[in-house]
Amino acid sequence: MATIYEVSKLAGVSLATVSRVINNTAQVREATRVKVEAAMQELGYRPNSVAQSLASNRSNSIGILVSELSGPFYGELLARIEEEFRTVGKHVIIAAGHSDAELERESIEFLRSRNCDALILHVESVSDNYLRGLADGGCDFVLINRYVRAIADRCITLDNRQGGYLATHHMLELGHRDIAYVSGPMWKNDAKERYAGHLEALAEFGVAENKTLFFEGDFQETGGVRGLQHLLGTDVPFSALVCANDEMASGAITAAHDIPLDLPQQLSVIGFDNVNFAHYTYPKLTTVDYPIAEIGQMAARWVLKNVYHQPVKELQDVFEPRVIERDSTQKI
Amino acid sequence: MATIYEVSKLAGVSLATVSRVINNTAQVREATRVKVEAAMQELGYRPNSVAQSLASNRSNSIGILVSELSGPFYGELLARIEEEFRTVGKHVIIAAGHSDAELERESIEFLRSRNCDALILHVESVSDNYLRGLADGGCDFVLINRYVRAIADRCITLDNRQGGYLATHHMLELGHRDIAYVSGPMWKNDAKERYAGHLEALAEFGVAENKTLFFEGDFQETGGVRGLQHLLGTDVPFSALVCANDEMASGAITAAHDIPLDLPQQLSVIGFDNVNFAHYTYPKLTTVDYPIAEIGQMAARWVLKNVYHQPVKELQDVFEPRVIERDSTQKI
DNA sequence: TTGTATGCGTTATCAC
DNA sequence: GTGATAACGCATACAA
Repeated sequence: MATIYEVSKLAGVSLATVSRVINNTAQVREATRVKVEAAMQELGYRPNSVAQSLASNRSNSIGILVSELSGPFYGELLARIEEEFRTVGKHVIIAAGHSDAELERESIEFLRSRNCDALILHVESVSDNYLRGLADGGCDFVLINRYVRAIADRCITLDNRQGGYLATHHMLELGHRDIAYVSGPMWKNDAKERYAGHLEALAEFGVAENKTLFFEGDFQETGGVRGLQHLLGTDVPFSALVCANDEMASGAITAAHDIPLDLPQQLSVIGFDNVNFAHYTYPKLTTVDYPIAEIGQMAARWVLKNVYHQPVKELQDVFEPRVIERDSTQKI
Repeated sequence: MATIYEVSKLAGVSLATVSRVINNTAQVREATRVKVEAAMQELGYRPNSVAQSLASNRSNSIGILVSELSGPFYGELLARIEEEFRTVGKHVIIAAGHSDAELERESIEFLRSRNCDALILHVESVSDNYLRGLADGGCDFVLINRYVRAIADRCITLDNRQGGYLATHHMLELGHRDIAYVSGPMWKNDAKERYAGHLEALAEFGVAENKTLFFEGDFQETGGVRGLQHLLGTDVPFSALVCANDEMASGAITAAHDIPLDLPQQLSVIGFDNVNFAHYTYPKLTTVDYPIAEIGQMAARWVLKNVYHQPVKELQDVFEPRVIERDSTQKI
């Protein structure tokens, strides 16, 4: 790779001048600019962004940390973030934290050491305190899908409690009263919140919680399968099933077909997230929309505004879920 | 962030010695190593990998370029690659090429300018010539899902033709003779190859190709929907539908339910890729397995071996597809 | 075993 | 406008 030095030699100017035309950072006489550009062209010069980064303490790259790289949820998030940055010449460095506290910390340190200008974090295991410390340490980052009071201005969240409320509320409005619930891992905040919303809806309709109709799954498909099987095994009747995410709902639907159970006649099922395979299920899954792509976009804009100081349209920090009614739920 | 210089001062040794204990690149007396480590600990020192990269011309990072960040296919690929590298302390920088030639080139240049030690490319639009030039230019990269003769030793592929053959062969063996085909964009190599395999199987069974039973889709769900609707509209009867990927198969299944058509009694459907939502469909989708995760793993190992010169288990460069029989196909 | 000195490719602060 | 020149944080020959 040609260096800036070779370009300067070929163009008969100094390093500094070449740097100026590259970065458009000062006035350069038109004639010399042309000379330099010709030289760059001829040598096929591309700036070495590592050196740029070291010298300028700016990398034009943003670190993204998500729990998983696979799965419909994170894929959409990443895609939107990348898109948003690509259009303004920034780039993303991606790492996975796998819901493991140490790995999350390590990945954050890695991204910082890569001189990322900012971080977009979707972390579940690291403590609030750690995040507060990060912020105090002068690290620019936004937090997705998590609320930490001390750094509320960098949190972009979905109202999970409200989502849980809406899901169960939907069932209640359809006339269901015996409602089973398959939760995510209760140590995860979103799982807890969604469940809280569920209870709130039940309370509002004066329905008592039946603890035997609760199953703690793993946010995976198998969790839904095991969940439905377990619930059916309790012999406590129920006409509706609320699942804390779409993967588990799909698992439950699959398990129901295997029984077989007629859906939605014998059992109404609702999911959460509205991931892109939700309409592959049969019947098509009614679910609660999680506007993950928009959240990603908003996170990107937060960075554009607060770190790169670019003018951006208004920022939104809390998103509201809503029920997407399809075919897996019906009146009792 | 503390620098190596501050560490050396605190530990009372030179820069070089600190560097040595960091990289374990030469013998250091135990006592001084301890001193240095204590100093690093105390300062919370983390090496600046940008500076490391500039100085050593090695970044311990691998650039990955895929067509899309979303979708089950690439997600699994990325996840496996990241995992494989993470365990050996390497990191990935990810970019999306969006099947656009210019964007692909740009992304490759970006990754190179980031001083990536190697690239793993899944590109569809850039020319063979360009890739050959890249290789000649001394860029270390592996090519996934594409075969370029001149650089055959860096290609890791699935035998798409064989996969297409197997899919249709499966239908033929079940007794189907009127077989419709929904293809991917024919400018894409894998779409072309899969279709070639389809024709080969037909020929083997002495079945003439019926061009009215061919539809060129877009590898997306909607392509499958439109495909089935179009094919049904031709009024040429068919009992089996071969789709060039699972997304389109899912779309076709959805469309079939809407008709409604009984699956698989009235129509057998087979997909291709075996993405993770294939068993969410109803009936569960019979498909051709594309071991994308293994291919990702192999690409990572190629890099480990050829670029980092680490000992790795044997490398495999061409993978064989196989039919995964589930519930969406049956004997006629 | 440890220290010194130089270079990696840029940016940025001075002068001119 | 333009050109020296000092950082940036680290690796690495070469000395000691």
